[in-house]
Amino acid sequence: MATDSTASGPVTRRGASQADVARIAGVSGQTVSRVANGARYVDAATRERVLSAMREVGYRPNRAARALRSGRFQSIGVIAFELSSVGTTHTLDAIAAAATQTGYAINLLPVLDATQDAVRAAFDQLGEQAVDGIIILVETHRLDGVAVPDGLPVVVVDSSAEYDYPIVDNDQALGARLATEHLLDLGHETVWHVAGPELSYSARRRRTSWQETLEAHGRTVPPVLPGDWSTGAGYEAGLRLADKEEVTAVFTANDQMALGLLRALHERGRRVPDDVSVVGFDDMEEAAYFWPPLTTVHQSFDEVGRGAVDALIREIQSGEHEHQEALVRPRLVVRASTAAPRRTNA
Amino acid sequence: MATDSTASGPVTRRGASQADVARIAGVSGQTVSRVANGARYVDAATRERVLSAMREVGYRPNRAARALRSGRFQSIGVIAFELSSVGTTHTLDAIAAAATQTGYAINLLPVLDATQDAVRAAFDQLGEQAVDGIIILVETHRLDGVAVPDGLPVVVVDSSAEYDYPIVDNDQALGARLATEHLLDLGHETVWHVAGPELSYSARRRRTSWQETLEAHGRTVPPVLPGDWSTGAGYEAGLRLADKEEVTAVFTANDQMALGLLRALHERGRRVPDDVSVVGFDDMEEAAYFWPPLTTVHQSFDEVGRGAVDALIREIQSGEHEHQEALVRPRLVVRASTAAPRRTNA
DNA sequence: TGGCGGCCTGTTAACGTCAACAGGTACAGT
DNA sequence: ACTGTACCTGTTGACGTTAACAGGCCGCCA
Repeated sequence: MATDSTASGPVTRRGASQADVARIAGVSGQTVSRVANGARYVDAATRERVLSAMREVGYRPNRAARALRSGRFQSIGVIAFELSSVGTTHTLDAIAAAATQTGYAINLLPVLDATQDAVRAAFDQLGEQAVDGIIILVETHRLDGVAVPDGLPVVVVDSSAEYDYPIVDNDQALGARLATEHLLDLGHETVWHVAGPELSYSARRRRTSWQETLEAHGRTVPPVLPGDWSTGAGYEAGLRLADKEEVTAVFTANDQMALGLLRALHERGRRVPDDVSVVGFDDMEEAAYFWPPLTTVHQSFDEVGRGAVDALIREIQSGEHEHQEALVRPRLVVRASTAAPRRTNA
Repeated sequence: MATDSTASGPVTRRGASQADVARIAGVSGQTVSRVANGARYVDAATRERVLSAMREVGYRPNRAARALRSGRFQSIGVIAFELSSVGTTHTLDAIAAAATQTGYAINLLPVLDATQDAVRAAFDQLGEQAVDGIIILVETHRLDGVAVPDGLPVVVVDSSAEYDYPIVDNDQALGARLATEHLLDLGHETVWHVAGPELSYSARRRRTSWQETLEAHGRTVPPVLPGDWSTGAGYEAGLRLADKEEVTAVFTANDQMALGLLRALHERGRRVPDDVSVVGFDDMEEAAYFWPPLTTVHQSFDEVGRGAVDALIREIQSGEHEHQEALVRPRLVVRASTAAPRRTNA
C-alpha cells in the first residue's frame, strides 16, 4: 500500500550494459569502455573478445550515463522558427547531415510562434536540454532581449553583425548586387524591388545592396514595394506594378514573391520577359519550372549549414569564443524570366 | 607530460546542481527534487525557500542524470529522409510543435541518402540515441530489410499497412477520389494521371484510387504517366500530354509536378483551364499563386504530425503495442485550374 | 643487476538525479 | 492515553559510464 506513484523505478532496460559485456568477455568495465571509445593500449585479443561480447548482447553505450559522466552530450541544439520556409528547411537539412557525419545528434527546438515569449520559451528550454552548443536559425531581430544561456557555444545563421557570436550566412549583399547588375546589364533603365520584411536583416541587406547598386550606376531608385516573403505579398506587389508602363525590371527578395508577382503580371496581361523582366532570390527547386523559368540568385544553403556546424564544433572543442563571420558566395542563375527591354521609345 | 588527452574530467559545469540548491535552501537534495517535480507533501515555506534558491543560482535539472536514473529521456526521435520535401517539412514542423508542447524534445535522425545502407545507418544510430520512441517519416518501402530496435515504441507516417506499427497518415485514397470525381463532375470524359514513384505507397494509393474511381464511373482508364514527385517529371509529362488533343483533364500526384505540367502546357500553347484542367495534391503554400491558381487536394500535415506524436506518447506511456491506423481526411480546394471542358465536338 | 618506459588491465569514485525507505511531527478519533 | 493517518523531510543507494590512479608485465639499456 501507500504506492502513490504509478511509474516506479528505472524502466525495463532496453539493452545490455557495459557490465554485462564485461562479465561475458571476462574483463573489467573499464576495458569495455576503452574498446568502445577506441582508446590505445588494449590487447588485440582482448579487444576481439570484448567486441564479440558486444555483438552477442547487442551492446550500445548509454548516452545519458556517458553524458552525465563526461559532461558532453555529443548533441547540438537547433533553434528554428518556421521550419517550412525554404531557407530554414534546406539549412536544417544540411546541418543535420553535417552533424550526423561528425557524430553529433540534433536536438530540434522549435519556436512555436513569432512572439517574444515563444522565443524566450525556446531558450528557456535550452538550459534543460542536453546539448553542447546551439545553432540559431531564427532571424536575429526576433532575439532582442532574449538571453542565451551563457557558457554555451552559439553560432548564428543570419546576416546580423549585432550579436557577438560567430555568424555563417549567404552573402546577401553580393546576391542582390548580382541580381540588380544583371538587369542593368541587359539595358534596363532601373530596377524595382519587392522587399522582404522590414525587420529581417537578410531582407534589409538585399534591399540596401539593391539600392546601392543602383546609385553606384547613377540610376534613379524607385520606391520600394513592401513584402513579407509570402507568395501573396508578391502577388499584391505585382498588381501594383502591372499598371505602371515604366516598370520593365523587378527584383524580388525571394522566389516565392517572384511567383506571386509572375501571376499578377500574367493576370494583367504583361508578358515576361518581353514587357517585364523578373529576378528572384533563393533558387528554390521549383524556380526552374515557373512560367517562365525564373532567373534567380542561387544560395548555397548546404554550405551554410555545413559551415555553421563546423564553426560550432570548433567552438565546442576549443572552448574559445571566436567572433568571425563566414559568408558564402551566391551565384546568379540566368533563366528565361529576364531579357533586354523592348526598344519602344528609344 | 604524458597528457595524451586534452579533454579531461567533466567539463566545467554549466549550471548549478540539485546539491547546490539544497545547500542554499538548507534542505536535502531530495526535497529539491520534490519541489522540482511538483511532488505532494512539501511545506509551503520550504517550497518557497527552495524555489528562491533555484532562481538564485538558475537551477535546471540535469537531463542526463534524470534520464540515467529514470530510464526515460523525454525525447522522441524522428527519422526523416529529404527534409526539404513539402510533406516531410510540414509534418516535421507539426511534430516538433506537438512534442514541445507535451514536454518532449525532438531528436532528428536524418537518412543521408536513399540507399539501404544509409537507412540502416540511421537505425543503427538509434540504439545509441537517447529517445523513448521513434516516428518514422521515411516512406516505408525504403525500410525493407531494416530492423527497428525492438522494445522501442514506433509510429510510422506513411500509407503502408505492411508494418506492424501504428500508422498515421493522410487518407490518400480519399484525396485521389475527390480530385478525380471533381474533374468528372465538371464533365470531362476521363482523367489522365501523372503518378508518383512506383515504390512509394502514397503514390500507389493515389494512383489506385484514381483508377478505381474512373472504373466506378465506367470511364476508360488512360495510360499512367510516370513521375517521381519532381517538378521536372511534371514538365516531362506535360510535354507528352500537350500534343494529345483528347487530353482535357489531368490529375497529378502532387503540386510540384502540377507546376511543371502547367509550364509545359503554357509552352505548348495549351490554355489552362480552357483547354486542359489540372488538379494537384498537397496544397503547398505556393499553389494558390500558380498560374493559374491550382485546384488541389489539401492535406493536413498538421493533424498528421500531431496525431503521430499523440499515438507515440500513448504507446510510450502505456507500454502497449497497438496497431491502429489513423487516417486524416483531406479536402478538395477548388481554384482556377479546373473548368468544364469546351464543347468542341459535342 | 637495476631501473626505466611502454604497454595492458583493474579498482575506485564520482557525475546528478530520484525511488525506496525510515523516521519524524501533528492532530483526529477512540 | 493510545492508535492511526496525513503530512513533511532526510538518508541511502543505484542508474551506466569514464577519469584518475595503481599496479603488473615485458623488454631494453646502462
